[in-house]
Amino acid sequence: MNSNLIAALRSDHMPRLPSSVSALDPSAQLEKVLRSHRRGFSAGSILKLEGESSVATYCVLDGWVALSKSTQDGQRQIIDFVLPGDIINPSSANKCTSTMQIEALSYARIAVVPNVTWANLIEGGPMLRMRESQIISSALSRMSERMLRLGKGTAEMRIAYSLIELYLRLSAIGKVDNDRFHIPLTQQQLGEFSGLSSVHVCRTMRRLSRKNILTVNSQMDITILDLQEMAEIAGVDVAVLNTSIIPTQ
Amino acid sequence: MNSNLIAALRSDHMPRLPSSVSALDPSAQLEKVLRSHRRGFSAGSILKLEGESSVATYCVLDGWVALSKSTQDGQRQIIDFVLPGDIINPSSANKCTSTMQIEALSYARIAVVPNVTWANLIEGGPMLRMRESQIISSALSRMSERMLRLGKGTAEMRIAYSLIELYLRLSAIGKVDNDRFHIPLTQQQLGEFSGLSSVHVCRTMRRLSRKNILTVNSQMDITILDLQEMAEIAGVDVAVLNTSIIPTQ
DNA sequence: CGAAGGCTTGACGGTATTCAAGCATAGTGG
DNA sequence: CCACTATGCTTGAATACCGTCAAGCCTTCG
Repeated sequence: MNSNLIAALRSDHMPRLPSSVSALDPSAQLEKVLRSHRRGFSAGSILKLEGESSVATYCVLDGWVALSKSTQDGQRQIIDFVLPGDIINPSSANKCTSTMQIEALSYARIAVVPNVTWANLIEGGPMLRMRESQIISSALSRMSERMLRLGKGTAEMRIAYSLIELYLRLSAIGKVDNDRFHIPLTQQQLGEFSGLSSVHVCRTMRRLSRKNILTVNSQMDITILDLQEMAEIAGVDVAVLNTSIIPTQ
Repeated sequence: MNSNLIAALRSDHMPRLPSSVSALDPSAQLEKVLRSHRRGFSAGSILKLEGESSVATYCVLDGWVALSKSTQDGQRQIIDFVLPGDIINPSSANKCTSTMQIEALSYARIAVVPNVTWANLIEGGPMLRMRESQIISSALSRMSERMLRLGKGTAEMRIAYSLIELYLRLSAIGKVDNDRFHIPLTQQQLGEFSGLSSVHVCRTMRRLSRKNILTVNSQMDITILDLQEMAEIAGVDVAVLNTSIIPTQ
């Protein structure tokens, strides 16, 4: 609406609006909706519990969000990460309860848009509908890739794949610098993502770093030293993976 | 109208279009499109290879279809089954290649609708759009439940969950009779679905049947003898699971 | 009747989990 | 400034679970 609006959407951590969000719809209406529903969540805060009723669409503007499910005995599986520019609607087939827990892993700015409002927005913009469908498709592709490795992959394969996936997603939003990036996860959480115990995550990553394939420091700043070899271990073609899990901009 | 739509998507034999129905009626249009694109596929035929270009939406009218991905060394993971009434669009984020292999597991009748045609159909009917979104949501819910168990579950849990999922899905389309149903899968394929080797599927199912929780014959006709205990092992509440993975009708 | 495909079971081995202890770091309050 | 705690990483040892290999059996089908 005014330049303040644009500025408001731009976070201090992001030099620019996540390109995928701005590509959603050129109209100012989206920005208005996002801005008016924008909220900040501190790291670790839980936006929604598994099974809780949910009638909103979440647009992540900045920060990391995790979608997860837990077994009765407290084991947790992270189903997907939601990164800046992503849109998720956690509702199940019945369209009113969330099938997953939603948790901010870092400080996150999120537009929590009521489904009714969102539906109106979609109604008005075919671009936005296309964009949403693209985002859903890429989430499905990512989940499929991970399911393949959860079912059939070794620990090395799962870790290598997980890191490449995050590398590509972070690259797409300008958060990778010289093959170096940060993930706001503990080894425990990386294990919940890749289906491994935290102990085995540690062993596996140490093995990879001893082989000079990557480096990690205690802040979980990761540098990929040998992408070729990582891709080999993960069993992916990086270029192909990129087109299938990253929405075209 | 909605129930007509479902009937159209699910019926074994396409209902005749009454001549009195207006050609502008969206459900009538749907029927017309489905009928004109309907094709039959024999068991084992592969409709689409992983990575092949794909510009169609698949509406399964009858029979079983599997979506799968494979590793370079030939290990396969079945990502999801597509059953009568389901709609899938296998395209990845780039909207033109399929991320998965599509295979008929039994003789199947499928309407292969070009995306353009499908988009027009959707444009004209908000009910159909809602329906499609519901079907996508339930597929996501199912995949999430399975990911949780692929990552954190034991073999018993995976098998019990898989069978309950199929039991509920088949129930919803009237293919379960007295807790008895048929799945057109080998143990190998059930293993590809649940992330187990065929040998371990065999052991696990035998263990379950020795415990009098279920019976299986050589035709993969399964009877659930103790749903309570199955649900316990699978770690699910059957009623809750049903609402989250089965589209409301 | 032979071949092919699928199920079943045993034996063995490998991979990942669990348990446990030690270490490092950051934050807190005396 | 220094305990003191909490949290997370690291490593070893023991164990459990599941995969692989292999053989035997059954059914189906040409």
